[in-house]
Amino acid sequence: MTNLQFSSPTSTYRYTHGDRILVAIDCIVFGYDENGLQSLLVKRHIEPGKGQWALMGGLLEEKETLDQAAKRILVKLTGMTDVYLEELKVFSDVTRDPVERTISVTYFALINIHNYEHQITHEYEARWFSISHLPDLLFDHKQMVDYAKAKLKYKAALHPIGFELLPKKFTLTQLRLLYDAIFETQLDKGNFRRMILASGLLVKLWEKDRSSSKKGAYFYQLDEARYREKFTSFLNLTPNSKELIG
Amino acid sequence: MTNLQFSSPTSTYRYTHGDRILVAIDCIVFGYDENGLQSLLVKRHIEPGKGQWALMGGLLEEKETLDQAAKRILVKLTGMTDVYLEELKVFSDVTRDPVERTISVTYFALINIHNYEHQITHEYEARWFSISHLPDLLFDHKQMVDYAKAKLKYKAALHPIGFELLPKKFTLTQLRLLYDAIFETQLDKGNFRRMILASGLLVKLWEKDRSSSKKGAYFYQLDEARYREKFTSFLNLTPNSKELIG
DNA sequence: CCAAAAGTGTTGCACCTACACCCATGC
DNA sequence: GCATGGGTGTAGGTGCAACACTTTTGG
Repeated sequence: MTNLQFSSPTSTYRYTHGDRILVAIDCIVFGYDENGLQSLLVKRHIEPGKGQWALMGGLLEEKETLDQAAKRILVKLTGMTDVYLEELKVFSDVTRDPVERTISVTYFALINIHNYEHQITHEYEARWFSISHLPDLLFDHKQMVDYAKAKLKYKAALHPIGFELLPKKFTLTQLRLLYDAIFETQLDKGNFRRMILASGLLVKLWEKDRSSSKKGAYFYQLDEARYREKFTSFLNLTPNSKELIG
Repeated sequence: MTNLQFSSPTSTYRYTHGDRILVAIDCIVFGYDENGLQSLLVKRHIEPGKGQWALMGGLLEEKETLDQAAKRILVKLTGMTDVYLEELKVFSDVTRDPVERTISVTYFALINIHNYEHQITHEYEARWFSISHLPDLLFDHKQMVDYAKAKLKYKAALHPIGFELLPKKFTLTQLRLLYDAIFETQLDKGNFRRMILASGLLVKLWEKDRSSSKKGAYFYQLDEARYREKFTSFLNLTPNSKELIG
């Protein structure tokens, strides 16, 4: 720790020590479609690691909070506002960034791929990758994704965040397949249905999706009021979930 | 954001931007004794806020990770190693520290008061306060404590972290009273007993505590192997816990 | 009429709650 | 022997897993 490097007569008050440590934000963006859970990655356009796939990130600026920075970064990449966003963990290995000491505050975001597929900025060469087949990633970004996957699993078991990954209207089968993807299980049709309806979170729309069956499946949507009300409750949205990391 | 302030010819590579933002660590230390849940606070010895009660904290240094920094800070305060320590959340309001832009990574720690009461360094004027009667705190430290309380409640409902607050040997009544304190409930004696024994986490010691009853209550201790094995499992350690924030 | 997906019914088991009841012992 | 906290028993209820069953409709 150096006391000299930053002691400057131009600023009235300063802590006499405090090393230059940069604060970065990296976002693990999850999406979901027919191909399962996906993660949005961008091609890094500066050295070192230029050309490698990486999480979308940036540096924290002087006049913003971390939440604001994470939002700013996501808007830049996807153009979307109003995304589920949650702080995950800080990665602070001393050598994680070879250029200079940088800690990274990770956020995870959940979005519905189809809502935004046309908006994703091409400037950054963003692409969706199946989370089970990720390419090599920059620095410690693989660790970050792994941590985020575990956290998603954990959180989705207890809180109704899965809906963030689906379109506004969805069938119960679509919802069940999403949970199957998150938990890597095969949930029972009937039991899942009863469980999720009993939660009171869904409103039945008297409109059917006939794209996947002849009989047609009713669409449902979130009851927003109930959703907010129940968000912090324990829901046990998955059976047999006794081995989740968190 | 300034590009000039830190661009220096002495370092080979640097990101061309990156504001001076300090990274602090603040620790919410929970303890437990006959008087309930307590939090360890210190008197701040520098301006601004000199003399106010505050969380134990410090700045992140160049050659350490955040986990290492949190441990370093705790050792300085309490002399103790081997403490349960977990990253909580980053507080990053732009004006949270009036001196200069500082984000604070909070950690929460669980310790058994009696194990350490003689070790706590007097240098910092550390004192235990009941979490229900905290004094005014520095900056946003009150928010940090509140957040930590909610997290403790949440986490303790699902994972066996409560033991970190008790001595090695404890009776089931002591353990139940601890959970009563954490959850602000009154758990049923018989049911709690069966639930916790069924978890397989405890080993009965054939030794009685006669300090609180004539019959005497057997001491138990954690089965360390089982504890590690089950730490990441869902345990539902509390009944009726449907309204926890996390 | 048949395949395929949506949606319903049912049964048994495991667990949990509430509360009553014994047990050991110091005074 | 009785008060006190430790510890056990149990009946009723709830919820859930498993899996069989019915419904709808396009081809």
